[in-house]
This record gives sequence, structure tokens and C-alpha cells, in this order.
Amino acid sequence: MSDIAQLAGVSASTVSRALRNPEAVSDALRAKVNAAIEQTGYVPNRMAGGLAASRTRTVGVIVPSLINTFFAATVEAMADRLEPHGYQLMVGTSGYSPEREEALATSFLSWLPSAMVLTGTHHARGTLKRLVGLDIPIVEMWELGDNALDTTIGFSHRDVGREAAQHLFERGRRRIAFAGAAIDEDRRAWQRREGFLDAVRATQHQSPISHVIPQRASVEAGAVVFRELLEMHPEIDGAFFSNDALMLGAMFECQRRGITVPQQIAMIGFGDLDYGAWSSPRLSTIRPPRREIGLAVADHLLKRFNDSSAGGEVIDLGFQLVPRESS
Amino acid sequence: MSDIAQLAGVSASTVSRALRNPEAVSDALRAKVNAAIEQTGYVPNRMAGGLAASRTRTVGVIVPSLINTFFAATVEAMADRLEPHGYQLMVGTSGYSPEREEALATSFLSWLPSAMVLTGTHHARGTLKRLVGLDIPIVEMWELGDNALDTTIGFSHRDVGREAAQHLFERGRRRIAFAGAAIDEDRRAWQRREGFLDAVRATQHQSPISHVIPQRASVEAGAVVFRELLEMHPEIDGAFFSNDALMLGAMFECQRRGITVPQQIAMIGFGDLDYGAWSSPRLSTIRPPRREIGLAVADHLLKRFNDSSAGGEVIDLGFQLVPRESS
DNA sequence: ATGAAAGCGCTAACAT
DNA sequence: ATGTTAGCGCTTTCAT
Repeated sequence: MSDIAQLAGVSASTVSRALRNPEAVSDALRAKVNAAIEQTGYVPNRMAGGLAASRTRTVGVIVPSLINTFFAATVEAMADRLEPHGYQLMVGTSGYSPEREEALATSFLSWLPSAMVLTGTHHARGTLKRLVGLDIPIVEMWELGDNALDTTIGFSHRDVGREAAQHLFERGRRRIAFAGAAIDEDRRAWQRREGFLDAVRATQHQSPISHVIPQRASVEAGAVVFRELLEMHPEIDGAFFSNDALMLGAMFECQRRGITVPQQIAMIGFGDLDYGAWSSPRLSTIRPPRREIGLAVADHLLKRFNDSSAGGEVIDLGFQLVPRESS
Repeated sequence: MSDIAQLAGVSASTVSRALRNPEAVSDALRAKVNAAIEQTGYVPNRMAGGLAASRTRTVGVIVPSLINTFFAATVEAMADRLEPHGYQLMVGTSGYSPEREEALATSFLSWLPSAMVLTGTHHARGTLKRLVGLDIPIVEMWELGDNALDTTIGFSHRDVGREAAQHLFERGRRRIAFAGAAIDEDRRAWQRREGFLDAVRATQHQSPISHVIPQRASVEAGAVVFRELLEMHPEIDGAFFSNDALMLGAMFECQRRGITVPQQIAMIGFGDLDYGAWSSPRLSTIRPPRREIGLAVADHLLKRFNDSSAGGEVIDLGFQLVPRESS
């Protein structure tokens, strides 16, 4: 930076200002500084800057998984919006483990981030302890919570389950079931199930059908859970899958067995993964605001960085029922 | 850190050593230091450490996309292996654009990373200029290259294309075609096509069939490219898709049109995405070493961090033909 | 609007 | 094996 200062004939402080706070520098000097930066290809040392400012233009983001395209889409959108403003994402995956989340959060804080973004509203006690009292924005996303740390941006998974049940009823189905995978570790999938079962109870006054397997959601798991479900409840005429991958596996299973969809069994899933729109039959689903969450988080943070007074919001982005041929 | 030092009754240097280089500190003092750290919940400030050492335990990784599960799997594996050793990944997505890759690389270098990992062996001139001469390991992955920057870890996409063609010939197919999407921006897809066409030319001495659409690979794109391919070449009895998503879209299109797979048309793809093993028919594919690449990169870097003399390797991880019902 | 000066919290020679 | 010391390259008061 002192090289740049010398080249531009100014002091290092002016170079720093021209970079961090351009309006505070006169047009003439700013032009000189920018020319010198251009000429030399100077890139500031973020360590020095971070140390001096005791804050870096970094946002720590923890998601359960990146292989799950839900979160990959959210992270990409967030990065797309934040990078033009000079903020870098530090991304970590917790594998749905609160302990790993805590370890990651601790590790991220050593980077002096400008904000932290977590998935969901349920965290280990140690995570909470580390996070409260920090004077940076904390965002919990993909889920709506009452006793949130700071700001929550997402939608109601209970409502997703309720709407799925209602949709199947509207399609004339009377024996409908929930099929899920690994809902013990995925609180949001668990909430979708709760909403679904609530709606069934409220409408039919009979105990709702639900089958869940312990393994993680996948196309294979979908075939397994559906096969078991049919064995236990051959009478069902509709099903809500906690996830589109499960539904696809079930649909393949139907093709193999000659079960017609939706005639014999109507299906709806969650996620709107891209194959659902092009399969045969096309799969009904509920679309979560994947990219929208990332963009909303980024916009919220950008606002907070400029106006530290805000915070503590609950932003409900909703979701979209996408009825297609399978229901 | 000086608090810890005081608490443990040692100097700050000893605390620093106990953290960075534990063997250099006596057991007694190390225990005291660790106890003090435990007690206070001390987390070192990475900015200060990075500034002093002019290097951070950070690895910059640039992939085309995270929504593409190929790279998400590689990144997750790399992080899994590197994190226990105290290295943090900084991940960026280039969207297949060399210019964005260059911008990301520049930005990452300001974090003083211990290593940089790029996807592919083709980069903007500016990227190369920035990277050569740095005394950190540079790894190019997912592709094998001759004039690599430093170390390359991946496999031959040309060989993938060749094996796909050979496989279709072995299955008795004679009029086989390549179907691809956006191969202009995806050099690896382009290489798979080249390998395929080479093999066809070598075996049949006739001009090979290939159809490519400009849009990005997706299930939808698969239906589109396959429909157009059939219109132009109704005589084909086998196809290699540059990507499993395309193949799935084509399979759905066949189901809609009543074309039987593999009887009328044999299909093989690339990627081994999870639905291929459970669809009906199950989809033949070529499996790239997704996680293996991430692990191999991590292991290579760990080796290099301890022994800076190494480097310049070419590590071919190969790939696996997975014949299933569609061919 | 600009410059001078004092650190930010560590690491790594160097000395012991 | 441990302590002393001198920065690392910026940001940010403070003074002008």
C-alpha cells in the first residue's frame, strides 16, 4: 500500500480511504490512486486490513450439505449478490450435526466475519453461547423461528405439509400417507410431516398414515420407503414425500410394478428438483424459494452493514405449490 | 493470547508454539497452555496469525458450479480431509467463465492461502500470470494436462468418450451418436465428445453423428437434444450423452414416445448421478472419481505442506464404466 | 480533505 | 525448551 501511496504521491491513509471510503477522498487524488492500483495490479492484504479493522468482509455460512442442491442454490445466490460488494463467503457443511455446526461456527469466528448465516433455528448450546453478544448480524435461514438469535429468513415447513395434504384431498384422495427419510436429523422434514399429519387429522378424524426410514433421502431410499409403505398399507391412494428424490424413487418403483400414477396412487413431493418437470408422468411438488432465500439473506446483510440499528426481523418467503401430472 | 500466556504462566511465544508446533513445547507447559485455552474458550485471531506468518491455513478452491453435484462432492470430500488438519476452504464458483475465475483467484490470493485449487487446465492469461511464481502449491483438478501450472489430479475425458463408444459397439450398436449440451463452455464435455468421435471414426471409417445444443446440461436439455437428434438421425440405435442429466431427460422422452430402451436405442451417460441406478430401466454410465479427486487433492496438499520440495505431479485417478440396463 | 502515528494480535528469528 | 523482540500491512483516531 505504501508503494501505491508513493506512486500516487499521497499518504497510505489516503490510499486506504480511497479503497474503503471513496467519497472521503477528492476526485483528483482518488483518480491518481486508482491509476496506481491499476498500473501495479495491487491487491490489498486482507489479513492486515482485517487485523487493523478487527473485522473482515467475510460472511460465514453453515449449511447441512452442498450435495443437496437446495442449499447449493441458496449459497450460490448469496455469493452472487454479496461478491460485487466485496464480501467473501466462507462456506462450511455440518452434515446435519449440531456438534459439527458448533465446531464450524467457532472456527469461522476466528476469521472475524462481518456476519454469520446458519441453517435452521435449532443449534447446540455452545453455538448459541458463542454467537449471542457478538455485535454482528446473525441470520438463521430456511426455517422460521420464534425465539431466533437475530433474524430469520425462510418459510413454514408445517404449512408445506398442510398444503400437500390439502392438495391430495382436493384431488379426491382419501387414504393418503406421508413417506419420509431420516426425519430425525432433518428438523425441517420433520415439520413437513407434522403439518401433513395435522391436516389429515383435522380433515378425517382418523389416525394418519406415516412411514419413515432411518437412512438419508435419496432416489434409492424413495424406492425402499415406498415399497415398505405399500406392504403395510396397500389401500393408500395418495402420498406426500418429504423430498422429490424420494418421490422419484417411488415413481420408478411404480413403473417397475405397473402401478399407474396418478390413477392408482397420486404423488406430491417437496423441492422441485429439475427432473420432476420432465419425467413421465411429470411430478407434482412444492417449490421452496431456494435462490430467493440466498438473495434475501444477502440483501438483509447488506442493509445491516450500512445501518447497524436494524435486526431481529422474521422474513417469510413462502413457497409454491406446483401441481403437475403425478397428482 | 497474552491472557492465555499469563494464565499458564508462560510467554506468548510458548502459547503460539503450543498451538502451531506442539512437539516443540514440553509436555508440562503444553498441558498448562491447553488447560488455559480450555478454560477461557480462547480462539486465536487468524488475521493476526496470517499477517505475522504471511500465510493462512486456507485453501482457495474454484469450481464451475456447486449446483452441479460433481463438484459439490469433490469440495465436500476435500473439506472433510483438510479441516481436521486446521485448513479452511474458501470456495468460489466461476460459472464456467474464465474471467470470473480470474477475479476469484485474485480475490482469494488476498487471503494469503496456503494453496490454490482450480478446476480444469484452461485458464485466462491473467489467472496464470497471478499464479505462477507464487511459492504455494497449485492444483488443477478434474482434467489431466500436459503443460500444467504445477500438479494435476483427475482423469482423461477423451478416454471416457472412447470407452463409451467402444461399449456401445460391444453391445452390437452400429449407428451411434453423441448428444451434448453447452460443450463450448465445458471443455471436459468437449473432450468426451472428441474421444467418442475419434473412436467412431477409427472403428467405422464413416463420419460420426453428433448433436449439441447451446443451453446448459439439464434433464430438460436432454429431452430437447434427444428429440432433435432423432429428427435428424432417426436411424440411430445407440447414444452417448455427455452427462447423466441429459440421458435421464432422453429416457423420459423415450417413455413418452414409446421408444424402448435399450432395445430400440441403447444409452450411456457420464456422471453416475444417483437416480441412474434406480430408474427403470437403470441407466448405464461412466462414473468419475468425484470424492476421490477431493481426497487426492487434499492428501497431495497435506504432503506438500510438510515437504515443500515435491510438486509438478500428474495423478490419473481413472474412471469406471458402469454398465446397467439402458445399454 | 489529507497526513502522522499508534496499534490490531499474532509469528518467527534470535538469544539464552 | 523457553523468552525477548521486531515486525507483518493495513485502519483509524487525531491533528491539521
